[in-house]
Amino acid sequence: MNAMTTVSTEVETGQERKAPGRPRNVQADEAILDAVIGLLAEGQSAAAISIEAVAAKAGVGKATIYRRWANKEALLVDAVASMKGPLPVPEGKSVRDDLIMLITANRSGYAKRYSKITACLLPEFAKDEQMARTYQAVVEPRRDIMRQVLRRSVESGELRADLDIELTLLMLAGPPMIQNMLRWNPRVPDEGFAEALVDAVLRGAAA
Amino acid sequence: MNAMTTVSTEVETGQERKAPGRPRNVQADEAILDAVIGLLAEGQSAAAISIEAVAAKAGVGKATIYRRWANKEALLVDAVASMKGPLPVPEGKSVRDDLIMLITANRSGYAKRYSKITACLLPEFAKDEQMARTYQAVVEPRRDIMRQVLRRSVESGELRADLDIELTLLMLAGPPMIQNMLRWNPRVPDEGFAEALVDAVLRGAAA
Amino acid sequence: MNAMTTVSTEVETGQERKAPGRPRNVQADEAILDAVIGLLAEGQSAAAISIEAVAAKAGVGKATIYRRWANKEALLVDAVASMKGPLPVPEGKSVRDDLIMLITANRSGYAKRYSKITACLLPEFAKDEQMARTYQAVVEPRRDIMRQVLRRSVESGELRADLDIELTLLMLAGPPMIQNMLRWNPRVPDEGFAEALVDAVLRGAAA
Amino acid sequence: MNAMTTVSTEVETGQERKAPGRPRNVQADEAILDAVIGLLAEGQSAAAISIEAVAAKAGVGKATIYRRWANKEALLVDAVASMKGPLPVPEGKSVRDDLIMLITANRSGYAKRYSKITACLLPEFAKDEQMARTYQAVVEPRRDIMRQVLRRSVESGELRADLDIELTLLMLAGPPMIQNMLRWNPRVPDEGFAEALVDAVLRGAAA
DNA sequence: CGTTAATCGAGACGGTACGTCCTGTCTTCGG
DNA sequence: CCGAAGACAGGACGTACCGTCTCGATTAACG
Repeated sequence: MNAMTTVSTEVETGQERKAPGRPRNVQADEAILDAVIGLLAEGQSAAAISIEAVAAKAGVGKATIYRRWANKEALLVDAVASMKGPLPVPEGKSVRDDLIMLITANRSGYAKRYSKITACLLPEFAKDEQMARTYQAVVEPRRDIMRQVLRRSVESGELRADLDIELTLLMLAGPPMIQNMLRWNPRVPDEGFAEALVDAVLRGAAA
Repeated sequence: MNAMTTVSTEVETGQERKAPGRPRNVQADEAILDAVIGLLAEGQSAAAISIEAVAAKAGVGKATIYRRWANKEALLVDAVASMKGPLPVPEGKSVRDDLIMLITANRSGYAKRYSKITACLLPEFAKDEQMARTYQAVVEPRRDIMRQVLRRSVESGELRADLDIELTLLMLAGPPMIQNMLRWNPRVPDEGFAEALVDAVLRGAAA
Repeated sequence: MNAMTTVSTEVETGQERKAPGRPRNVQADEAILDAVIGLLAEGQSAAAISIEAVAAKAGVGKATIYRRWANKEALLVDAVASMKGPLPVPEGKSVRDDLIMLITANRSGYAKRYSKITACLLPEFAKDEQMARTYQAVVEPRRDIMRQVLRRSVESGELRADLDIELTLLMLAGPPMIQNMLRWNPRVPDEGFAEALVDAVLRGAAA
Repeated sequence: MNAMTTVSTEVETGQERKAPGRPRNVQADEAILDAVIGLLAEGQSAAAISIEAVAAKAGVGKATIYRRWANKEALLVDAVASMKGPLPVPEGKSVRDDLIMLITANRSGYAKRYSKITACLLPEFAKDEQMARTYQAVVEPRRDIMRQVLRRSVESGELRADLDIELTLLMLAGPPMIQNMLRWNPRVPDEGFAEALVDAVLRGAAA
């Protein structure tokens, strides 16, 4: 999380020291994040979101936002994080089906908006390591699910024992992203893309 | 190119009609593009570039910029385009070496900045089809080089005859992009990444 | 005047150098000053006037105001200056009547608002000499009229030859100001105040 | 005083009802007032004083201030009141010396800051009768001293029997205030001002 | 050679949003 | 109940850019 949680530490150390003063209104956090998501839903682009609009929609003062997030980007990152639906759970029947499901899961519903915003935030990651780390805290758990699917398949002998799992992860995550970027291009595959990708990757990864 | 070339038509119709009035200053075009690139070089992020700063650095009036490009993004796209060094020419000795070279070519010198800006412009592509097409005019020639390398290798029998070339293109272009995004992540491979990627792709693509 | 007239110098030096760029819109100056005065008329106190409200009422961008005045106070001073109605012209029949008229002139119509704002701006004068000088450019002409009335009466022998005219000016201008401040106080005289004051001053000033 | 003394009533009614709960910290009152005065001393203008700064400097919560004063202006009035040194006591040798002393007493030391703040608060008096009355409670005792000096002189035959004492008070208090406002103006008298003023007033007031 | 028309640098225009600051109120805890 | 602490909604501040516009001054080709 990126919120400037001056107050509570996530890892509690024995007897907790309560912060003095009026505690932050937890509903405000939700209202703000909801407002961001709402604006993204209505709205055109992530860049077009203004803090002032968020404050207005959330029924909140601007200061209440700036008290929690240092700037617009940090807020957007957290909004993205709050938006990522439940972690998808692979069924475990076959590597192929699991991977296809995991890839497809990123392209529908919440996850669709999620990847849209993700794209908008890339510039921030490129320049701000802190921001990048924050984002990774969001992404890594999802990457980990895929990692475990691969790891299990290696152990079960379904995939090559010397498979470079990290590289394979990138090979599964990268192409969909580019495919999305170039989706206007008629030469870029669309139908059955996920299946074809998984098949191609597995072809080089099979035991 | 995205420039609003009101003056010259690209498809010349026999005897050309010269536009009346003072012709545009060609040096201004260069000065503006150079200024953008200069600011990107000094500067932090592509989003932080302002037309006003560009105009100032180029020693040019704002109107002179807006006469040529419809908005900031269009200018950035053209700046990116002007910046992409010469198209890389594969040696043709082996698919593997050619692909590695093509992937690596995007990650050094000019091309490094190029991909940084590319990332900044993604949001624009996502929302504006016109912008996306403009950008593709820049990218497609480079993708085409890789496409031809693959095509030749299929014809020479080095790669499988039923290889999905478009999918393979994405598999070669996508992972490096993600790898760049997640470069802070210690788990993400770094050294020898291009070689490993090409090997993995070829393993599934070999005849 | 306090306006940051970077452009034109009031004292022209032979051949005038025209400022480059689009010239300032003179109507905007008026619209802004009118808006200030309008808000003062509607409004409660001079302190309650916000630049944003002025800009809105004048149909003008905030930058257009800040381009002309460095801050709110400077704007108010100029608004006061623009508001001071025509200089009152004494009839010249008798010192007494002239002075009574001049004192009373400050307490009606425009001048009433004028002195209200004046009071609001006092703190600024106290701290900022530049602001004070600006204000004096507004006040001094009016003081000068009274000064001339006194001077003429000294020359005509109606008043003492060794009269301290500057002191007398203060004795005529100061009491009305305090009387206005303390107007809630039942002990402070109200009716016939101007006449009584002039009589008292003349009693000590008569030849 | 303007303080909202909810707790203690000044006129005790037989058996006193002790307020329940924790009594107010009397040191806080002093600390707050001291903080205001301190900020005025350091600071530039009275308008620039913020409750937050006062609270911080006094080491006090904002609520503690608002529990005692309704708003910033009321606080400033009380600070002024607390600051006015002891009431000056005229020696009684001669009207002239007494009046000069009383006028001069307002222009040195504490009293100097006192008149500065007074100027800052004028706008409040103009708009808020309540505030004005509060302020008069501070000023009137001082005016009363001068009133008594004049009254005694009338009774002793030193001044005219039909002297308008209230008018004369204004004639003695108003000019110094204006003189202070216009102190940047080279034409406004400075040296020996108090003496000259008293002399001029007495000239018209003498028996 | 003068007219015409689009260019140039410069910078003002109406706006929008920024991130900071302060106001006056409210809400927690501990004394 | 008072105290310090500090969060809250609201709103103005002064700044920075946006994309458009309007200046006087160039700069060609057309007539």
